[in-house]
Amino acid sequence: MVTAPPSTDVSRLHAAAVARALSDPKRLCVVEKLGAGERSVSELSRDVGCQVPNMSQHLAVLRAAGLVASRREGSTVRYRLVDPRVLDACRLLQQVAG
Amino acid sequence: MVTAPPSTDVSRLHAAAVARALSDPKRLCVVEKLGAGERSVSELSRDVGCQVPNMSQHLAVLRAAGLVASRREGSTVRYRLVDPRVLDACRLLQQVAG
DNA sequence: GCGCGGCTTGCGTACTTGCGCAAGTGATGA
DNA sequence: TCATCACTTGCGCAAGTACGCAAGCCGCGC
Repeated sequence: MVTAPPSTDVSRLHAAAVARALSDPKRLCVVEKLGAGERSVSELSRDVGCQVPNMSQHLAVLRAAGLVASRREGSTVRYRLVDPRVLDACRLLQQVAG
Repeated sequence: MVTAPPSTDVSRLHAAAVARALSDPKRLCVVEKLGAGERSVSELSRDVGCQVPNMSQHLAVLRAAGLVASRREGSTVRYRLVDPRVLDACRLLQQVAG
């Protein structure tokens, strides 16, 4: 298997960083939207209901955690999920929270 | 099915709270330890390597998120996971972080 | 009752975060 | 070239967080 359960200090550190990135409702919403396909910053800020600079910061957080990646397309920048398992993580979080 | 993908605002709020609770390496470590069975506060603080009051606070955070529950046993207090899926969430976070 | 070990709580401090707003960068079209 | 749109970055502030330390609470044994 790819992932034995060693749980070293560093792996916990990274996992905590990922959890941190997912610990905001707006970012959770962004991840869900991106689960349906690429979106631009302005689309996401409209869907989530925040200003563009704010969304840009949230996306920067998600990117720093390695959860999303960006791609320039003409004058717009389109974001996507790096790993579809992030969506699973979101759903699992909601189940546990339920 | 148990898990439709509605993702209302409140469910995202709760999920974010859970993610928030898991967004600390020490708390992640605690969850893993508790995955192996009940532990007392002093055991956990020793394993994780922090002072008892600090561990107590981390446990309070996890309890506020509904992830752990406590039980008095004589003079000690033993904590346990409320839902084993929390462990799955931890593992998934580590995989995504990998 | 009394002290003691096990936990919790309160308090102060240093640090991080989310947000709005203004300014900067970069590509597009006139 | 210049104006414009899309996005990013810098800045300041209010709010939240982790930690250590000291004090309080609570069962248990003496």
